Amino acid sequence: MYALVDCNNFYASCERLFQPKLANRAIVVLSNNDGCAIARSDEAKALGIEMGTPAFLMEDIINKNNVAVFSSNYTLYGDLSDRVMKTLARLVPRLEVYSIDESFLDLSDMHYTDLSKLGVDIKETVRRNIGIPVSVGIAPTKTLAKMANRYAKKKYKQLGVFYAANQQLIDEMLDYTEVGDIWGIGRQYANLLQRNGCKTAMDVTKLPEDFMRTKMTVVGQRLWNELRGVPSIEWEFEPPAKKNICTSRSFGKLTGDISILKEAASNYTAACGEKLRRQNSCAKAINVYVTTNYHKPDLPQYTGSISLEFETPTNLTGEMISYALKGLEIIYKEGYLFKKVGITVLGLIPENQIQTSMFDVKDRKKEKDVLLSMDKINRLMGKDSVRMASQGFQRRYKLRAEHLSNKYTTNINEILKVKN
DNA sequence: TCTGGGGTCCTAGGACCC
DNA sequence: TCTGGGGTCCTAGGACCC
Repeated sequence: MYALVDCNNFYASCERLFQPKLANRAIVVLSNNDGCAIARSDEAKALGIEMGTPAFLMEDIINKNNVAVFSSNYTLYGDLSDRVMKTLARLVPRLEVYSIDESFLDLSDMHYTDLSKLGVDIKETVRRNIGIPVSVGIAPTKTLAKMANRYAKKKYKQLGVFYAANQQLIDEMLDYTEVGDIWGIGRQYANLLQRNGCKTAMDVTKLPEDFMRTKMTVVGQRLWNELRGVPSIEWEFEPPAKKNICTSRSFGKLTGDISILKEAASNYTAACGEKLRRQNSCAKAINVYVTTNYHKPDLPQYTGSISLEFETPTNLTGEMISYALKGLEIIYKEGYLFKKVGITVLGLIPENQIQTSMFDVKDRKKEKDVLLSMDKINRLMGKDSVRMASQGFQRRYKLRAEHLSNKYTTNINEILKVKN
């Protein structure tokens, strides 16, 4: 049996945790650059604010309804996520952290007479220990557990738990869930299924297996099995090492200045380097990507991208930056205003497996030691306390974040004060 | 003024090998 | 109508997730 524990409106709940006066107020959390809504409290959802709504389209609703607005504060959300996951880990033998706000719990060895009671225990423990509200769905497969979680939120809001204990309850849930709301069904597949007469998840279970296999590949076949109660998605108790790592941001302001693009590219490359070293990987290649603002069709549009292979797989920031800047110079074109630069490092392999080129003259060990010290300092003293020269100091491409809350749990200077 | 960022998996098709 | 057969590796593109 699987449980899916999902934090309710996670980012909004994190903000509310440190500002209890927001208890019944509508809260919206914005994406990077304060661009669009990525989390909403129930009250904000009730006002009709949709996921992904651009900030400038919400201004009226926000002002009229006294909505509390936040820039995203990933340091805070990441730390609270860790605390929630650690709490869950103490309650069950094994769990799979699926995303920043969700975990699958393995209940196969739990000896509860009624698993819904366990669900309530989980929910109350997290609420009590961390203060974040969660919902729990329990069912015989991952896909059904996801569905049960959603069903709990829709139909058993107060309890916040749904245990699909028998086929009758599973059927009830399958009948209720529309195809587009099934985990693994996006817009394209939802259209396909609707065109073929499926309205609900129940309808999908009645399609021929062969249809799922041929029209939706093995992904569809797995899904079909999962909906019919046959577990077909593996556990991933240990997070696998990443195969690609990407750092990209949109600019607060469009720019055609290559020196600003270079500064941004250097910084994003440095961020990729740090992530590589943290998982003890080296990259075989690096991709640089630039794009103009496609939301402005009246401006000339251009997207450029290039991949360069390293002489030797690397995670050394300086070396990576030199390739990134070389790539940027190749794809850069004058006469355009750029919105975004992205760096992806590809073909990641374990650090201890690299074969150095016979022409390699670098003292990799020494450089790496320096970088590891830099990483440590940056973690302790705050991001980018120490950096490479090409990263610049001005941050001319700075993002916008006008509604940022404190890093209450990770920075002693930003801790909550009870009284001044 | 203003529309996020970071990932994964699967398949088809081409290059290349013996 | 026929063009060998069987295999691997890589990449691009499309689908999905939070």
